[in-house]
Amino acid sequence: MAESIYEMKTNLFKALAHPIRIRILESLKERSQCACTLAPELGIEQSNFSRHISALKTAGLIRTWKEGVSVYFSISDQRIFDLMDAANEILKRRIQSHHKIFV
Amino acid sequence: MAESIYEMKTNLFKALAHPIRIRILESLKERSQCACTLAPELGIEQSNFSRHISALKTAGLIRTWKEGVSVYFSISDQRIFDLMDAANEILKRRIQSHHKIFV
DNA sequence: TTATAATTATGCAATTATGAAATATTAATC
DNA sequence: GATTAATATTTCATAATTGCATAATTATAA
Repeated sequence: MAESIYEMKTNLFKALAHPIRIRILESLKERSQCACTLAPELGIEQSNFSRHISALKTAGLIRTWKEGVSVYFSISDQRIFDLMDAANEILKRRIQSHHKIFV
Repeated sequence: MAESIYEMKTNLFKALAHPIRIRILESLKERSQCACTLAPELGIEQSNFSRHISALKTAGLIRTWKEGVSVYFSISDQRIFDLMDAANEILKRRIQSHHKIFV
């Protein structure tokens, strides 16, 4: 334990540093979702999906609960999108200054 | 090339996902610095420092230039601290809710 | 100009971390 | 107990980090 603030930040950024995990978070931004709808949307292996979910959970970014056989996910702190928005803004400017189109 | 927006975000977060690199960025927040002052402050191998610098440069987060034998660094886009601040806020709340002290 | 000192970058090897696929296990419902 | 949904584990491949030695660059001394 006894994690430094630098290590905490590092772990937060590590949790965000994967395209699948970013897509999961963005997908959960609007509404909570079940693995049954979220996993197919991403088009990846189940085991792979499960690993990324557990990484996000470990990082404290999502909450999970069960409803029957299904597991649902939701964002645990909406402030993560302040961070995402800041990232978007940085990249948007960067792309604009290279005269590309921001999708 | 043809990097997706997800990959761009991933690369940005990867660049931030290391305690040394976070410390470098925070140290450069206030003022540009020379390797001669920044490296000793971190207490790591010179080659290791050089590699983290080059990672930050590749990620477009810092600019470097030479003055004599010394290399200087500065933040290339101050908006990176909007992102850092968002991370700080998230962690601060998290720590507070665990009744710990935020240093 | 050449030598040398100071500073930063790079090549290489060892170690550790991360990611993906396949398989096994757990939990809930029928 | 059988079925279905999700998670955990194992294995393998690849990427990231680090230290040491060395190369490259620039400034200054001789």
